[in-house]
Amino acid sequence: MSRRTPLMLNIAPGDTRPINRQIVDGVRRLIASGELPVGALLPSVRGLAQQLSINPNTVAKAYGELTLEGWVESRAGLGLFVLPPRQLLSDAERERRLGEAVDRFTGDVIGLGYSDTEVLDRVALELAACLPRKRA
Amino acid sequence: MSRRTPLMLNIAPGDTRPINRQIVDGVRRLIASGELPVGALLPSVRGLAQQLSINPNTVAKAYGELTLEGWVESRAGLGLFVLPPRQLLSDAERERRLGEAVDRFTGDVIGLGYSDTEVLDRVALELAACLPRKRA
DNA sequence: CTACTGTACTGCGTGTAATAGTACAGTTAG
DNA sequence: CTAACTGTACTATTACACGCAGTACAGTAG
Repeated sequence: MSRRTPLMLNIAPGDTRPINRQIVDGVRRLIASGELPVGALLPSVRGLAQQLSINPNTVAKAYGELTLEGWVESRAGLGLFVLPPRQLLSDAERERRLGEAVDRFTGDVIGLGYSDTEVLDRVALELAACLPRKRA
Repeated sequence: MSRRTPLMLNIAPGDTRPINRQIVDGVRRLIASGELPVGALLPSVRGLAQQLSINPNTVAKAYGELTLEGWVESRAGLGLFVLPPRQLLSDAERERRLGEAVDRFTGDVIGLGYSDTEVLDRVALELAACLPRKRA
């Protein structure tokens, strides 16, 4: 168990998000989708940095955020391991973030000329791969 | 017609987005929802700046972006007027932006502990106020 | 021992956001 | 005409985030 795999992650140069956030989002999605199961070992800071041709500090920053958010756990000298899912956010904070995400999303989509059903279908398709069908 | 109204807009200090983008998104939503009808006159640069207690340059920057995006039109010495909706983006660009928005949204929502239906319902509710029911 | 792990620093360069101040051309009310 | 408004275009400054580079340290494994 917990062999170190190359980790399917790529950094898009055209992406508007900073690199460290692309890593955080990418790893978060891999964990949520089960591609990185509980107990899995993440690539090393320096290894992933070399794989992506970026600075190790950038990876370390992303890893630090993932640790703070409770997605992974650091074991000294060994590496980062995927933790079982938990919830360290208050209900109010969760609600606030959902509202903000929805708000931002609608703002981004408005004016693109798509109908509401077109947008919803697209979102549903994307969510199906990452979220539980009914309730966690 | 086109009397200058105070414009229901508020800048959230907790919002992660920069102020100028909050303005752009806010005005864009007001136009899309019909709250700012075609031909309406936007608040003046200095007026809105004072109303929001921010720098006029910040408002001017937001207004400039709205003009470039084709939402409003500048009439010299008069102000900014809401234009009828049009589409100056290529299909490929529209698709790219939709994909990016969906991608970012799912990334933001993952890990909040909501089910896919909960998220979809919330998105549908928000879109209903701003987007056409079926097709533009 | 050596080679790896994450983490914590400092420093540097770049880019963006927001502020402040000034200036200019066009419009309108008086 | 003047005065007061409109958007727009600059310069300059401050602050902060991002990314890169280099170094250092404690823990773990072979």
